[in-house]
Amino acid sequence: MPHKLDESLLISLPPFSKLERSQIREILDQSAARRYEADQSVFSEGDTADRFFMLLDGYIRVIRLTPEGEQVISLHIPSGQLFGIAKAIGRESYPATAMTAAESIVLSWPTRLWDDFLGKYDGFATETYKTVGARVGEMNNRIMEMATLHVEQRVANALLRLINQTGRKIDGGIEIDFPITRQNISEMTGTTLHTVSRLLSAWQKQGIVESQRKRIMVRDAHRLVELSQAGH
Amino acid sequence: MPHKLDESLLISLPPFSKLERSQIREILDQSAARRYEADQSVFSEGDTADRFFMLLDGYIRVIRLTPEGEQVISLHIPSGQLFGIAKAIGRESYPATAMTAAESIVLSWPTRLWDDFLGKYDGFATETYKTVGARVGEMNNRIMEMATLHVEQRVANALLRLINQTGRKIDGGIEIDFPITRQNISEMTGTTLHTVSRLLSAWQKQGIVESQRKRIMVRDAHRLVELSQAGH
DNA sequence: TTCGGAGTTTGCGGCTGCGCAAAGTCCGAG
DNA sequence: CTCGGACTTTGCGCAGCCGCAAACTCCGAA
Repeated sequence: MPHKLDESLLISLPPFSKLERSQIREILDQSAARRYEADQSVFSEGDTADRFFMLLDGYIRVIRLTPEGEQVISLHIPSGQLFGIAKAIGRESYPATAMTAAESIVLSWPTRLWDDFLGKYDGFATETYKTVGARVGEMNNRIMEMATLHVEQRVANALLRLINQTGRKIDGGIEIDFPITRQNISEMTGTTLHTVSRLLSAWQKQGIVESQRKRIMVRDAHRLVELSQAGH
Repeated sequence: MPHKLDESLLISLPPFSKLERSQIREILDQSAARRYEADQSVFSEGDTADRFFMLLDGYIRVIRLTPEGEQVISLHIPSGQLFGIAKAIGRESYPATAMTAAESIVLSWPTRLWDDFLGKYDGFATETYKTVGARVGEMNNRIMEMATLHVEQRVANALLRLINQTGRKIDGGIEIDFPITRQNISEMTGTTLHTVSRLLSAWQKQGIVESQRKRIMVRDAHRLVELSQAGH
């Protein structure tokens, strides 16, 4: 259900803080904001890349499906960031599916506006490509992790990444502030939900994490960092 | 040892075939071509990203080092392609090291020329970003592979990718046309050289591949495709 | 020709992490 | 309140793959 954008959402979005307010408004006049429930698809792998997206609130999971139907989670995107910018890097279709990981508000606009922006707002193109650069870096790290680290270290790393990017401080720890299952974590780390469950249980006994269903909080991030290191 | 570029090398490079000859020359006038032996570094991870590169002949391996000194091979780049274009996606330094995998000829030019090109030659920017798009796609596939496939399947996939991108037809098969060790393959697939050796030995007995030191040829690509699939 | 280093092969033992299975817990719908 | 589905936990056994180790082969340098 598309609705008019609450302008207050736009104040000081991290990557766009340097753009003049009026420039943002001009983009907005030609775009649409939409609210999504959790676990809904924003666009799907293979769809024609005809829009750009910006996440105003919530969280996005970028997922891919293997031929056998297994899910792999490529990336978590926190609010304030661009996504679905495949067209900017010469792709005709989206290479992955974007699902909401929580209730989210998404701004989107047709890619044909891209050309207009390019000329007018230098900062816009720059920020877009910086986003690409950051994602490429993340993917590179992911590959290195998967190639060299053991499951326990990968899961520890995944948790650390989650609390760094999307963590919310609570008393006595940091909590991942959207619903996340063991299954989800296994899809981020290339293991099984059983193994993740075993690890979390063990960590809970040691007081490193604490978790209920779909909620995880990290009590001792420092210990988790140690576990994430390749201490053989 | 920098030397003058042999112009004949530039005829119909795949990604640039649409650029006018004269435009290419204009770029070349401000750039340098250089010859590298095999296993030399073109730039290193962390270096300031102040040049763009194009591989005119040979092969480039993009590698990263873990804190423990283990190598991971991110990518193989065949001739005709751009690389080291970090600056185009907003990175200040190269996120990985580029090594030659064979004797190679590399053209490079300062990134400051980028801005000039942007305005003048639309095709240039487009091709650059398409390269980025293609690489992102490859990395994504890599992540999916590592997350879901077993070692045998990953090694099979790696070989298939190598013969697709850099294969040379010979009688009775396809050969990878640059020197590659078991160690190298293990660094591409996140396993050990021992396991790779065992797999290649087994495949050799079945007539699927044939290999000497630093040389691998695939006799039965079709069987290899079957092995690369998630059967089981 | 000899030597040494780099690359490869193979064996063996062990452990990590998966597959399978079953039971337990939470939570929302009716 | 009750039911059923989604999520989680835990046990057990196995095997894929690694670690370690030793021997072998190739090739270039002296």
